[in-house]
Amino acid sequence: MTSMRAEILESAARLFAAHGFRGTSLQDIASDVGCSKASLLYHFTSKDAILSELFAPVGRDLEAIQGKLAPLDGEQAAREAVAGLVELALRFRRQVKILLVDVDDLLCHPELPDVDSATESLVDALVGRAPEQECRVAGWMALVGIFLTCARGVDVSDEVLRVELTRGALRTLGRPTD
Amino acid sequence: MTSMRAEILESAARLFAAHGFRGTSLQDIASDVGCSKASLLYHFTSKDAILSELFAPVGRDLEAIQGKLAPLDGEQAAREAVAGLVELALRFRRQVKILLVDVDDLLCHPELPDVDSATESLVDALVGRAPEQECRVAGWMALVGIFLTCARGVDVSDEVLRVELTRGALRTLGRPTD
DNA sequence: ACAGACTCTGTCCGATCGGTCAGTTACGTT
DNA sequence: AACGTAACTGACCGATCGGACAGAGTCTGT
Repeated sequence: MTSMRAEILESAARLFAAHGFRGTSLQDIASDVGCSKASLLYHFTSKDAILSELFAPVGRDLEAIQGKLAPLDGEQAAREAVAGLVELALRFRRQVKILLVDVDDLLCHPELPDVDSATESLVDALVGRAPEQECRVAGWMALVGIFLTCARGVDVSDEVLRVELTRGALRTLGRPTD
Repeated sequence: MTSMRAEILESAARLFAAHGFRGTSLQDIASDVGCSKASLLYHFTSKDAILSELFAPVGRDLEAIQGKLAPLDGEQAAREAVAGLVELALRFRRQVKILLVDVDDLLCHPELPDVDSATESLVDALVGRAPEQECRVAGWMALVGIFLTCARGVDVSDEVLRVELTRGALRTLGRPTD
């Protein structure tokens, strides 16, 4: 018998990925787990806390990747970042899927600064601190190019994951600025 | 003085793009327009109807693009689709931004079959009716490759749009299948 | 047997959601 | 001035949301 917390996280992960954070209610999770809604709030202080916990390992790894990029130049940093992100993605398949699937929710959800700021810092580390959005987009486009190149010849499930990952990167910067 | 319907659509478009469909309440739109919430529902039968109307022209164009692809082979169809999608994107910047920003909402929102089915058909036309998700992903990956190639040498704002568009394509297929 | 901690739930709460409706205002026509 | 219609609104509705809380059930050490 697995622990209750783990079951909740597993159900929440699946439901968040399928319907988004906003589109998943506590009752949905409770029904999926097979317990009461109140039980969720016994194990986790809030709905946000469930999401936070799902993202925690991803956030830590993003920070670790970012740390490695500091001394590198642009192109090299991009390649290193791709390698790191792919490794991260393969290690935390489900969490990363949520991370990317749920970017819309996250962006409307500033209460999760750990992952958000980590991603932000990663972008800065990759393309520099140039304030212009254009520069950052160009940097990400280059990254995505490398990313797509690396993706060839990989088994399909990994490729799907890479698509998701690429999408997340694009998503972060494609967002309208107004 | 512009018409009330146009003002509502404009506000809704901006807010949907910024916060998503789910993240935007009727009261939010009403406040932005400067009228009452009830007034929105006088001009539109429902919140969904506002979204539907925003998507209507995009849906029609997607169908038109799809129609052109039928007699073409894979590679040629992909190039044609990219051209069509870019043209579409540039013509309906705002609507397309919403389309792409809001894909998460749409996928949890089967009440908008016109756009959804049009996109679906477009995918089928591009990569064939192969039932395997892998095949479709591979097709889209190829499309994205062409897409990124085409995107070089374009002014930045257009490029941002292309990033958004690419993201939407990736998004559609990257979605987990469970 | 008892106490205390842990786990879980039924029930309630205030807030907010999309949507309805009766009624008021504004305005062109006669 | 009187009327009809379109535009608009305040008040309200049922449903659902995240969350609070007291209490019941279960387990373990003494």
